[in-house]
Amino acid sequence: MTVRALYHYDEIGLLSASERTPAGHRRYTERDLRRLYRVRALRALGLSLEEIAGVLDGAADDPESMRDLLAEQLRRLDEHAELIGVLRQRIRGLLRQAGDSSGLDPDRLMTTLELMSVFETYFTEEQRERLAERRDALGGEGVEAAKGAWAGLVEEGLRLVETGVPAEDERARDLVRRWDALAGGFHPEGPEGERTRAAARRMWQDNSEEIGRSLPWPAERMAALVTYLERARQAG
Amino acid sequence: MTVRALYHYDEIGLLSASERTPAGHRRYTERDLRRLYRVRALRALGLSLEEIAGVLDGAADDPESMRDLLAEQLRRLDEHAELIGVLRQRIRGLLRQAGDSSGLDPDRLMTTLELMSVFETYFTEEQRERLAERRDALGGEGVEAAKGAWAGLVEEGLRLVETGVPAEDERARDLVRRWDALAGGFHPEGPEGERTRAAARRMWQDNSEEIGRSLPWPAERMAALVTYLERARQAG
DNA sequence: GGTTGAACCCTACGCGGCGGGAGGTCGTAG
DNA sequence: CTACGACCTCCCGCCGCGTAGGGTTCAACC
Repeated sequence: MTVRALYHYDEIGLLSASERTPAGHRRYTERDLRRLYRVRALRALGLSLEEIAGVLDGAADDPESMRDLLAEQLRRLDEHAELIGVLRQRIRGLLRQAGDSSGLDPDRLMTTLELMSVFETYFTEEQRERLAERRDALGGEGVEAAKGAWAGLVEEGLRLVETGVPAEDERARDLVRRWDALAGGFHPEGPEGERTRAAARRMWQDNSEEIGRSLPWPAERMAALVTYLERARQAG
Repeated sequence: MTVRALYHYDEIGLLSASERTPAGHRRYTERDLRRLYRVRALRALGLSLEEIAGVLDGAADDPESMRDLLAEQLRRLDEHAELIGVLRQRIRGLLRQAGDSSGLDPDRLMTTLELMSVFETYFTEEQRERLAERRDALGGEGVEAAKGAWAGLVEEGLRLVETGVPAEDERARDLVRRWDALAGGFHPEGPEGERTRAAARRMWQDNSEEIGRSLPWPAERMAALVTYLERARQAG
């Protein structure tokens, strides 16, 4: 604990010494000290200074506020922990990819990174939520078939992009539909639809690994494809 | 992704459009875009912009830097996750205390908070490490005895403080020794020493609950005692 | 040609929680 | 009297942008 923090608490009105010496030096009374202990303890639990001020000044009026704040903080910590878990998964996937096949391949790692970014912006928030919901309901047998489906679809799409088929073409619309299905969108029911959705779930689940392995196309071509699909989608 | 972020990347030299129109508008080339994808992906993994700049500009020279950075980031995330786990434990303990005994008692909660702060500063880093090491080697039978030991010791210490015994007194030195033993310091061997150390470990383990239950003394008196012990310790 | 609205530009201030430094005053000991 | 530390106020800095303000440019329409 440094004096600078005390000055700061004074500045924002959270805790100021209730007395001063004639020379202007701060004199913290016993009550100030008790308040300081509370502030420090709540800070150590991760609360913001504003929240601390709120609960310390309003605790007399509303004895539940303290518990509410702690519960809220617990919720935030849970959320935060989950996010960290996801990040750890992704990084571990990347490190596995970097470590296994004949030493590390920075270009491939970079391509994976670019694809992560492209896919992150391509999938809508809603789609990702749906994928997360049903994530666990999936076995591992459809994965190879899924890779094949993705690969075929992307190859076909890239051919369309390069031969310059306009986005209003019927083949483009069909491609969009199948792409959406793989991406977890609204596909007609039936076994094939389920298989493709499952593939998309699995693929998103640990996306870095799967995207890196199963989609070895240059990122700029992928970006072009995504742009093309977006235009085709808007064209109906 | 907003334009403001792009301006920012430009400002700090992380990513700038390599062309401009005659009117001054930024023109991002395909290569710029690929670099942007990489930046975004690495940001999403939690790396700082400075680190990203380092690895993107030095990746050609040193192909291992990328992997090192990811490994480093994984380590940091692990650390962070552990810290969050500790905080969650503490808050859960506080909420349990607030919820069980006949509704919540904000004063008691506050007292617990103050004590947490006092103890946090009182225990040295070394002591806490030692406690963490042997934390799991403890059963649950010594807890009640431990509470009694703490209670008796603190009562005795508070009496000494209030009757004004000087810190150089032999009784004060004895108190410091026993206090240190409870706090995980160096106590003479034997069954009693082990029991007191075990009590200290258990007490620190979920400190909020135990401190709140077993030490129902006002925080300012505890603070006075801690100060007194500190002086006695320094007096040898 | 004029006008309009969207898109782009630059500049500057703001956040949270202090760290760190400059430059001055106060307290105490030799 | 001097020295040294502790304390004071004021101000700039960090990170990763968000937000606001005021000025240009672009494409389209009248």
